[in-house]
This record gives sequence, C-alpha cells and structure tokens, in this order.
Amino acid sequence: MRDELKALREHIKRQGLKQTSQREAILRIFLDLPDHLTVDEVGRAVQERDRRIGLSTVYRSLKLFVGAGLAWEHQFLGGKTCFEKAWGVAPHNYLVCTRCQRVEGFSDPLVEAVRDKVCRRLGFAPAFNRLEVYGLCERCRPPKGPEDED
Amino acid sequence: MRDELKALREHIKRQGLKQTSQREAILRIFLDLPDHLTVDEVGRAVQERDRRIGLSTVYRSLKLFVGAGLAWEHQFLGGKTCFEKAWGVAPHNYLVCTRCQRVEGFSDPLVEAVRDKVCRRLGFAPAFNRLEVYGLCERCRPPKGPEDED
DNA sequence: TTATTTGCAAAAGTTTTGCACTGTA
DNA sequence: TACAGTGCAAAACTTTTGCAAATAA
Repeated sequence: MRDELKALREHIKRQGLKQTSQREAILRIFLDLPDHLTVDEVGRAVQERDRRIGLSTVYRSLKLFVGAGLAWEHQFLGGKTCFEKAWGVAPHNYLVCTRCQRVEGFSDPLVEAVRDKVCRRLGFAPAFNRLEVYGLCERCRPPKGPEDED
Repeated sequence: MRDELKALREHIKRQGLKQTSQREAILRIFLDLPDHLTVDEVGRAVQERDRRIGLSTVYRSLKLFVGAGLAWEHQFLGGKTCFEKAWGVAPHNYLVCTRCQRVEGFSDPLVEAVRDKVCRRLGFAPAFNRLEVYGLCERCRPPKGPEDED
C-alpha cells in the first residue's frame, strides 16, 4: 500500500474521522496527476473514473489532504488555487515560467539562511516561507547566441 | 500634483485611453489608504467619498493602476486579492504575521543574489520574484525570557 | 446505533461583462 | 462626432453550506 494512503488512514484515525472509499479514490487519483492542478481539474479527473463522486467531496478531500500533510495549496500569480503533492517532500520554492505556465519546485538552504538573517534584523519569528521566481524556463528562454554569453 | 497622478496621466495618454475624474479620484483615495486592502475595501472607501462611483469602475481602475506600475496585486495565503502602492518602491518581499495578519514589506539584495545563484544552476531566466515569510511579527511573538535567549 | 460523510442543489462571495448612457478628446 | 469609460444589473466563476440519504465505526 502506498505510504500516502497509510498516512491518510492514520490521520483519519487520529482525528476520529471516517475512512471512506471516496477519500481514498480521490487521493489515489490526485497522486497520479501532475502537480499544480486546480480543484476543478482534479475533480474532472475524479469524475472520469467515478462520476458519482461530487465536486464538493473533492473540495473537502483536498482540504483534508492539506491537513494531513499530503498536499500543499498554492496561489501563484493569476490567483487560481492549485494543489501539489507534499508527502516526503521538503517544503520548497518555485520557478514559475510566465510563458508555458509550468511550475518547478526547488530547495536551497540559502533561501532559509537569507530569510533567517532578514528576520533576525527585523524582529520577526519565521515559521515558513515561499520564494516564487517568475521568468522563463530553460525550454522557453531564447537560445543563447555566443554574443550574449555572460 | 502628485507624481503618481502624473504617471497615471502619462500612461493613459501613451495607451490612447481617456482621463476621467473617476480614475483620478480612485487613485487619490487608493494612495491615502493603507496597503494590502481588498478591492472591496478600496471600493467602500471610494463610495464613502463619492457614492456614484460603481464597484466595477474600482475593479477596472485598480487593474489599470497595476498596468501603469502604480500598484501591485497580491494574493497571500488565504487567497484574498489585495493591492499595494508600487510607485517609487522597489518590488520587494513580505513578512506576513499569521496572528495579526499585518504585512510588512522589506528589501534585501541577498534575496536576489540567492535567486540568481539558483536560477543559474537550473537554467531559469528570472524576471521578478517574491519571497513571502509567514510567522509572528515583533508585536505578536511571545516576549523573550532570558532563558530562551539564543 | 449514531455520528460522520456524501451528493445535490442552493447560497455566498468575488470578479467580469453586456448594454445604454455619459463624457473625453 | 466618435469612441472609450461608466454604472448598473446580470452573468460567470469559485467555493461553501444545508440537508436528506448513505455509510463507517
């Protein structure tokens, strides 16, 4: 059984909630989809496999997954809420391509180092952070001619 | 005349749009309000001064200001769209207090230095970025006892 | 048994749009 | 005069909620 499913069941037991086939079906589908899809996109994938599952259950389940540490909720520029798998992944930072809209996550301890330095200076107690970098990804940026080599 | 108003008029002329009293009234009110208010909050302030200005005009104007470089649009965690004055201010990063909800902006070239380092490594061409740090601000963090001094 | 969950439909909240009218250039 | 902008109301979205029926514990 997938670790994520185990984690969901544990979370559900711990919280005194109930294990249901819908929650597990939605989790399985969510795990197989690409990251950063909207609720609507996840919902459509769910209903392709089982049309009896309602969209409100998808909303409720995705929120449950966030609470269980299985998903993160994001809003990049443009304001659409989207979800990302979180299990076994360190919270990270994002490169968002403004051309192809792809989002790539990355981690670098330097980000947290800078964060801590700034927070110490400003008397702020950081809990978590996100760095979003917008620009052109490797595929979308113009190929480098020898003359604009830096 | 305020620089922001001049900038708006220039933007309007450049784009072949039309200068209207509503746009200028909304800009003046927006500039006098605190940052990070929602459209609705700005709209309410506008209608206190002139109840004939419709909410759709506020929406349309705020978008215009963003295009003119006079405002930035944000969506912090929680998903509410809010606006910040942008004129003469370097795009910056944010400390968001998860207790009192206050947002404080800061700039630190180290953030961009880290960004550039990571982007070089990953082949990404950065255009702009935002670092959001969530935690407790100076006022909300528990007072430091001598024993948890670090 | 009994409390939670579900699906549906309705409601609520936010943002956009169609349209006749107004006002700028 | 011509056309962009405005205000209003309606429409379009997204997300939440009330409720009766279904279901897990």
